[in-house]
Amino acid sequence: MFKQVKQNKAYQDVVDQIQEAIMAGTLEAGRLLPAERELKEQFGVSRGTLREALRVLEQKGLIAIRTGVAGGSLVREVNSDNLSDNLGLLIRNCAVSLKDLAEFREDMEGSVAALAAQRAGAEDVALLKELLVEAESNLKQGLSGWDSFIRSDEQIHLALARMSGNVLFSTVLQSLYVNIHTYYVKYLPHNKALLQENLADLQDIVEAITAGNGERARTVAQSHVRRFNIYMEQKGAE
Amino acid sequence: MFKQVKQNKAYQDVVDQIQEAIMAGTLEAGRLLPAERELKEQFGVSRGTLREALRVLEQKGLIAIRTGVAGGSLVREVNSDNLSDNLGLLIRNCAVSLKDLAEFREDMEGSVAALAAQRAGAEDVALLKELLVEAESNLKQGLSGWDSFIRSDEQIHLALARMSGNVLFSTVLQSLYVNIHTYYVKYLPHNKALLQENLADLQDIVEAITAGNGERARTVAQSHVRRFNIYMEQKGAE
DNA sequence: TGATGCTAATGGTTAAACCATTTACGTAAA
DNA sequence: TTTACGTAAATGGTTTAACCATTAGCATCA
Repeated sequence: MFKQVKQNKAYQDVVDQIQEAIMAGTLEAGRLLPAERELKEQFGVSRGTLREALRVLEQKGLIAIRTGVAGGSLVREVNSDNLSDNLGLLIRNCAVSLKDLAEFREDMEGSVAALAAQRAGAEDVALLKELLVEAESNLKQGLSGWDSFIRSDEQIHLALARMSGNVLFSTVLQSLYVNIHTYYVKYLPHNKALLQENLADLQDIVEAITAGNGERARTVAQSHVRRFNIYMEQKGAE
Repeated sequence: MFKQVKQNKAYQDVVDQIQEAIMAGTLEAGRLLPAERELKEQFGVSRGTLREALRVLEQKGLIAIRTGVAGGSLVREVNSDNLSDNLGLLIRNCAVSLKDLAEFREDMEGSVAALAAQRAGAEDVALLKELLVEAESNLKQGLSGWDSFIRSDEQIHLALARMSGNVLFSTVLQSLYVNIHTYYVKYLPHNKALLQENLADLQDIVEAITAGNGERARTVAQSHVRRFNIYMEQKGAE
């Protein structure tokens, strides 16, 4: 019948107020909050308490704190760094298995490719072809270009994510990449045939996107990711 | 040629050390860290600095801080609450439109239903049927049961997410629900025919899952979500 | 005009004290 | 003996005041 009386901790109250102001748009990104000694007056708390609140907001990715004169708490553009960070913690803690990650990514990449095929404009296609040429030249360098090729591969995938036109897809996919990169480096066999096959996949995907064929793009992207995952599993099981 | 000398902030160093200990398994979940006054001695920092570090770790979801004698910093089981929290921030920040959210969800729900169809056991199917019965009885109460019905609907979807057997899918979907619920309440027409149609969809999905037909489950789930979204758009556009 | 160094604003850190909450234990009443 | 209550002590929460470290801008000087 009655609601539990909640003893608000002072720092939490400060966090909530600032967070709400940012969410409501009262504090836009790029805005510099007042200095700590000024803010603590406005909230009526001590500097220590205020700083605990700022640390929490910083950890949430809502503000960035800079030292020096003209420094202070800068309201940040919302981005996916935290999402990546948290996902990383989950993965490192085995709360998310590599298998789960792979399965999820297969799906994401398929959907992203399908959407990109529907929405890519002429300049998007041009960008993709440019990236393909770059990947190809990396491949020609043989195994010495392995690292550069993997990076090209990622760039193409991230470009597709942007072309999906849906910020949720691109953000989530970006977080996946940040965390999957270490696995690539660790478990993916350094073997030229694999890269060759990979490049062919990418070319197929870009072709489907150029043709505006969403379902084909999805299928190719999914099998592309699946093949990668199978290679990694084999290497991991050795 | 030389690497930038990084000035480590004291609190960050404390965060890193504790986080590493947790990741390495030196500090297992359930373990209680020493009291602040003891910890500050071990790290050689002031209590204020130590507390900033603990706040960060708390925000990361790695520890829970309890007051009182025998209180302290409890190392937590790793979970996905933070991921939901961050995704929620992203969505609420208007960086994600309702259209993007809907599109993303349509895909997620489809994949989840497909996976659930492949993996649901007998007891899972039983649970789903139980939830369906509950939804049906809520529907019979007419518009007064609108709210309960929506809750049943969500429970069924979340049950499906769990049955997907992939913690990434279930975490992400759960975050979506937390953030999409307000839209439901705000934009979804209060109209009995809609609920009836909705229930029929749910029955179709459960049927496909019982039959182990993943692709049918995906199709039905996607069109189910899409229809919901269309209704919301219409209401939102009024 | 350009380089150098000072100044002041701002975050980072410390110390010591007191408040608020919670558990455990001991004492008194049933 | 058992139960209830109250007190003590441990622990997080908060405050205050001071000093250190970093940095942008300004003033000074060659």
